[in-house]
This record gives sequence, structure tokens and C-alpha cells, in this order.
Amino acid sequence: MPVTLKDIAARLNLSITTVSRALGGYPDVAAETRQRVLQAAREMGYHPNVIAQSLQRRRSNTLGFVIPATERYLSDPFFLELLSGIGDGAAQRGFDLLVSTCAPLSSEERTVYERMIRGKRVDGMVVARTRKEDERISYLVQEGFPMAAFGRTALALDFPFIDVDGEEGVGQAMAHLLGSGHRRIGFISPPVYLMFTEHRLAGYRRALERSGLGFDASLVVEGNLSQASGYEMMGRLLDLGDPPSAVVCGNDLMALGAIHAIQERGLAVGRDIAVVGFDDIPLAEHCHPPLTTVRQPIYEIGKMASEMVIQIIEGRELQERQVILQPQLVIRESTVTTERG
Amino acid sequence: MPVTLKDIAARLNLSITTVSRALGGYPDVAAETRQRVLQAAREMGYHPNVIAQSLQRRRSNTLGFVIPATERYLSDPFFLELLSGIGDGAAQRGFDLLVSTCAPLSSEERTVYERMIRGKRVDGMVVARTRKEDERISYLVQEGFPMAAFGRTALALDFPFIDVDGEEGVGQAMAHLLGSGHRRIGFISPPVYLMFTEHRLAGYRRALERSGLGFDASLVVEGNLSQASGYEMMGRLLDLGDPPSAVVCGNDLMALGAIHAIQERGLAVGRDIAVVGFDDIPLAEHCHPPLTTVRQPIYEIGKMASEMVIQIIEGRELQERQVILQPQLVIRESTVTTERG
DNA sequence: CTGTTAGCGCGTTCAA
DNA sequence: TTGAACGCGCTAACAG
Repeated sequence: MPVTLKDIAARLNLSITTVSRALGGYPDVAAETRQRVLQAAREMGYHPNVIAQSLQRRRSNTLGFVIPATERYLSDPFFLELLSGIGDGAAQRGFDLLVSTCAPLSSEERTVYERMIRGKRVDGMVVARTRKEDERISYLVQEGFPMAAFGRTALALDFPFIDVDGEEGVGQAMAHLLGSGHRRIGFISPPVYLMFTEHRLAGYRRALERSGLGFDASLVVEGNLSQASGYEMMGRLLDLGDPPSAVVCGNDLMALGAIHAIQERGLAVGRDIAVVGFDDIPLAEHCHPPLTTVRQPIYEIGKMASEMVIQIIEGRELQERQVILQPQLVIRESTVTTERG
Repeated sequence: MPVTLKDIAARLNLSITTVSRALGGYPDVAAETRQRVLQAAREMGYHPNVIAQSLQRRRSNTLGFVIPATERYLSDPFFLELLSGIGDGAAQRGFDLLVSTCAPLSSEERTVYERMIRGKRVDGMVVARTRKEDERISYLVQEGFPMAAFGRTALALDFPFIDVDGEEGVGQAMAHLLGSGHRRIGFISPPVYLMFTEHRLAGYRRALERSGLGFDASLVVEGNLSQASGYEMMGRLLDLGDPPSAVVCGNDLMALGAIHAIQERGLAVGRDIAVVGFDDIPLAEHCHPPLTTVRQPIYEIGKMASEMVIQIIEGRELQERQVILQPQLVIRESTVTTERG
């Protein structure tokens, strides 16, 4: 049986309240009494029952995060990095993290969020991979529930978020490719329902227009962020009568798939076809050739997001409710022509 | 304010008890009363307070999982797949999942486990990446706390686990390489403190001895499961006066790093040097060349593990307390000589 | 400085 | 079939 305040109180002939206060570090407790309580607690191996504390304080000290698992075999390292950022940020402030997975846009999604929130399981939520019309966000905002998102939406809603300027990021990538002489540049797009797709596509489009090349819809294909889809979509681009000499991918995973497709056809990535990704997951550095990509600090964003939610939960004002970070292009060999492929 | 049983009871002029019973599906409630309660609950948007339920039932219906995060930027897709398996298995049985990250072998590790367990936050734990002397397991066994592990230990402890026969898996890989004519085969080992290292190394060693080649310690190097270390360790093997013509890696991530190192030196993976991994993460199929690897069903193992823990929590007997699955070698182009590299 | 009382929201006796 | 009373373990108001 676990030891409770009651047990300590009984042993010391004190009231439960006094024990609670001594342990809680309240000032109105005799120094000697506090010592006795502390020692007894240690000896008896006391650990507070967090559930009981939560009920009483009406605070679970827990954050919720639902991983939008597109495929059954979820494998995007992106989420793991984000998850550890969120978890570490939470842990540093004494919060736990409750995690679920749920297919985005599915009917259960609402249920999963409701269960966490209405059941008082969590005090706040972190939302990732926001969508143009994001029902998760409108639900949370409507409920007035503490939250922070990684990403914006197209909704006219004011909520706390952190995002990376995807238009700028892809703009940098395009400038790099155009500067290297590329004139036909393809784009393997993420699903259009995602908000960041709009930004990244805008970066692509604007760069083309500014350079006077103009937008060519046949060079844009849509994948689902997995390597498999990057592989497939790159195949389609290569099958074009006049295939592109460079391709920008909506994320690193699709870029890896694209590299595979290119190499499988005996072409050299970098020399024959340049490839750019987005994210800079650790794999990007160690694939072959190393991937030029737009870096976003995923871990840090996760950490910031959980810190923001906790600030809100604790009723403190946020200095910055909406943060847009500037990404940075990391140039590696997948866009460099000296590469042997 | 959230609606509670009390609110429903007040509205219907019933006692809290009756409302609770009607909602809980107990038989001793008039059919008509039940209908009224159900309807009122729906109308008022009632959701049970899970925290209060947990306190009363002395069950949180939550599983705990601590990700052993070796690096700060945790990126092994292995854990994401395992996590989603655990989460799905738990969700199917009405359990939530509480997740933390913690560096393995660190001093905080004990604290993290204690916090979850002694605080009654979770009813059971899933442990992954077991170690030869695993303090997490000895702690849990000693506490008699419900748990299931992915992996065995060297401890003389009887606990529920699922594992994959790593000796057999590497044995298959070695048979394949030896059958292809390789005579100098390297091994990029996982950290020796991990239990599965012993099994996989045994498979390597035994195959060499059986084939009469004998074990050569200079062909074994130790990495830390990251691509970066696979890259580095492969470099060391290539720097040998008489480098191996094939290498077996302790996991896929290190294999990807090894491939990078090989290609960077202008050698062709498959033709010049064969590479085998372990895990079959989704990336293995879509790197270049596609990776020959020993497949273990990570998602399914995660699911089984959470199911096992829940069985134990619910006091039902386990049919199989200790499961050892047979892995399967998946042959792809990284070990096939026709590959151009 | 300490104890008594009350209550967080729920489930579970035991009577009626 | 229903309700009153109690307790899960803890914190907070108020006395003393």
C-alpha cells in the first residue's frame, strides 16, 4: 500500500493538514515539526498522489498532444523531434505530456480532443501541422482552452502560434537554384489542405514570377509528405517530356524519396537534377548526397510551444502571442553540380 | 464551468448516485429514469471528470512510456513507430499514454519512473531498448508494478517481454553475405550495454565460426545507433589496411550512415561493399540503394506490449508472458552486386 | 503554530 | 428502484 499523508500524520500524531503544509513548504509550520515531517516522509517513502492533487487543485499539470498520424506506420522524424521538444519544455516546468495519435481530418479526431479536454485530463494542448480550415483550432478557441500551435491557419481567429516563414524559406531555396542557372524547377507539394503548403507554394510561385520565368502548373505535383510519395511524384516529373533540372520538395522525407527516384534512373543528384528539401531533419545531413534543405528548428519550436501553453495556463501574459521565425537555407551537395551523384 | 453529476442530478431532481448509476450502465435503474438522465447528460454536454474517476477507482487508465533519448535531437523513426503501436494498443482498450523522454543510464531516469509510478499517474509501464543490467526493470519488478518490455535483460528476473531473435536475424544476414561470397565482413555494433547487442553480436560471431572464417575483433566497431556514428564507424573500417567487403550494422540508422560514408569515398554500395541493417524502418526501402535489413515488426510489438501491460493491470492471466518473434531478412539492393551504387 | 471542517467529482456500500 | 452517507488523497478556509 502506498503511504499517504494520513499515514505520516498518524505516525507523528499530527493532523493531516499540518503534514500537508510542512511538505508543501508553507511558512506557518514550526521548524522542528517540519523537520520531523520531512524525515518521516523520507523514511516512509512518501510520494504525493498526483491524481488527488489534480482533483483538488483542478489542475492536472499535464499537456496534451495529438500526433497527426497520416499513415499507420508513422515514421516522420519530424514528429519525434517536435515531441521531444514539447516534452522537455513541459518537464522543465513540472508538466507531463499525454500523447495520442489520430489520423488528420478523421472523424475520431474531435473525439480524441474532447476526451482530453472535457475529461480534465490536460490543462492545455499543443497543436501541430495546422490546416487551412483547422477544426481543432476553432474548437479550442471556441472553448477558450489554453493552447499553442505550430503553424497558422486561414481562419480569422486570434490564437497563439509559432510558425516558420515558409514563403521566405522556399524563396531562399529558389534564389539558390535560380542563381545556379536552373530554369525549369519543379515543386513536390505537401497536401493542399495544410496551411504551410500555401506559404511554401507562394514562395515558389513568387520566385518564378519575379525572375520572369512564370508559373507552370505541370511542374507542380502533390505528395503526402512520405518518402513513398516523394518517390512516386518525382517519377512523374521525370516522365515529363521536358523534365525539370531542379526540384523543391515540401519536406525532407519527400526529398529523400525524390532522390531515390532520380538515382534509380541512373541520374546524378546535384549534377543532373538538383533537389531541395524542407525541415532539416537529422537524416538530411547523412543521406547521399547530403540534402540541401530549409532548416526549421523543430525541437526549439516544440519547446517554445509548450512554454507558451503553460504561460497561458498559469495566467501570465505572453510577451509574444504569435511568433514567426525566419528559416535558413542549408546548402549541401544535392544542389551542387560537382557532385558525382 | 464544466457540468458535473451534481448538475444533472439537480436538474432532474435525482440523487447524484442515481445519475451516476444510470450513466454507468448499471442494471438497477428504471428504464425511464435512465433515458431522462442520458438525455439530460447529452443536452448539458456532460463529460465525466476522468481525474475524479481515477481517484475513486484508484486507476488512472493510463500507461507510461519513457523514450530513451540518446541525443538531444531524438530522431530514430524506430521510436515513433513503437510509440504509435503502444498508443494504438492502449487507446483500443481505453487507456491513455503518458510520455516522457530521458537519457538512458542518466541519474534522472529513476526519478522519472518514480514520478510516474509513485504519483499514481500511470497503472503500468512499457519499457523499450532494454539493457543487460536494466535498473528500470529491476525497479519495476521489485515494486511489483505492471509492465512489459521490448527486449530481454541479463538479469535473473522473470518479467513479461516481447523480443525479436536478434541472433537469428543477424544469422540470416550473415548467411546471405557468406552465400554471396563475402569473406571479410565487418560489424558496426550498437552500444554494448544494450541487451540486443549481445544477441546480434552472437549471431555475427557464430556465423563466422561456423563458416570457419573465425572472429576478427578488428572488424568490429561500436557506434551509438545514430547515423552520424554509423558514418564515423564505417569510415574507420574503410581506413583499415584490408577493409571488409561487407558490413552488418546494428540498426538501420547506422546503416544509412555507413552507406553515406561508402558513397562519399566513391565506392558503390552493393557492388564494392555490401551493407545490411536491422529494423526495417520505412526509410530503409527508400534510401539509395534500398537497404537489405532484418525486419522486426516494431509497430506490432508496441501494440502487443501495451496489450500485455493492460492484461496484467486488469488481473487477467497472460497466455504468453515472454514472446520471442522470429525476424526476417529483407533483401534489397544494398547487398546485390548488380547495383551501380 | 496547529487542528477542525469542508469539498474537489465520482463510485460504492447500505438502507429504505 | 432510489437516496444518504462515506471515502479516494489532498488542499484551503477558518478557528483557536
